[in-house]
Amino acid sequence: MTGKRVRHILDTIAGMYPDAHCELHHSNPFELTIAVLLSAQCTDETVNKVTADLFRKYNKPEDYIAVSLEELEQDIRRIGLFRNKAKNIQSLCRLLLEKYDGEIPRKHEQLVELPGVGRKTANVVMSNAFDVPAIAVDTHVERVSKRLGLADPDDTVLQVEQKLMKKVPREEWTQTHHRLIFFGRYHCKAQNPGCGVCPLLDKCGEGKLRLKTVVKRKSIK
DNA sequence: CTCCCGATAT
DNA sequence: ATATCAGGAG
Repeated sequence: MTGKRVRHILDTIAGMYPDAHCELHHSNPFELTIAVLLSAQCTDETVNKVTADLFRKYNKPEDYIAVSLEELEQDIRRIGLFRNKAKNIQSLCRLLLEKYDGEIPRKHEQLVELPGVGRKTANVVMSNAFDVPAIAVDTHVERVSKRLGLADPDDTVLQVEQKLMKKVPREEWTQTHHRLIFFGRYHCKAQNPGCGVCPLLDKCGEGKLRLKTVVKRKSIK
C-alpha cells in the first residue's frame, strides 16, 4: 500500500462525495451523543424519525431521568435494542449531571466512560461536535477499508482506525471518515456493491473477484 | 464470544 | 426468509 495509492483512493471518494457530512439530525453535542448512541445497529433514517419527536419531548439530561424507564423505552422502541439504549441514556444523563454539570465532556477518556458510549461514538462526538480530528470506525468504514486494502481482513476495528490514522493526514481524518461512510452506504454497500460502475474497481481485489462471480452466476442460468 | 432488537432491503 | 443497519456491555 503506497502513499500514492492511498492518495488516489482519497481523491476519488472526495470527487464522489465532496460534501459528505453527519446525517444524524442534532442541534448540540448532547443531542448528537444521544443520536449516535441510538444509531447502533440501526439506520440513520430510522434514528432521525425517532429523534424528531424525542428531541421535542426531551431537551436536557434532567428530562430523560424525569420519566420512568418504561416510558423512555416506549419513546425509542422503533430503534431496536431499546431496553439497553433506554437504560444507557438514563445512566448517561445521571452521570452527566453528577460529574459534568449536565454537559457532554470533550476528552476521549471522559467520553468512553459514559454508559453506552464506546470508542466509535466518542470519536463521532469529538469530531462532529468539538472539531477534534478523529476517524470513527463503524460498519461502513470497516467494510470499505478492508475491501480497498486500506486495512487487512482480520483487523479489529481498533487496528482499522490506527491504520487509517497512519495513512490519512490528520487534517483530513474527519472528512475522510464521512466520505468513507457515504461511499459504503450509497455505493460500496454490504449486499449489492456497485462494482460494475466503481471508479476504484481497478484498485479493488474484492471488486474484481465479485464481478467474476456475478458473471459466473449469469452464465450458469 | 453472545446478547440486545425493530425496521428495511433484497 | 435472511442480511444488514453510523455498537456496546458483560
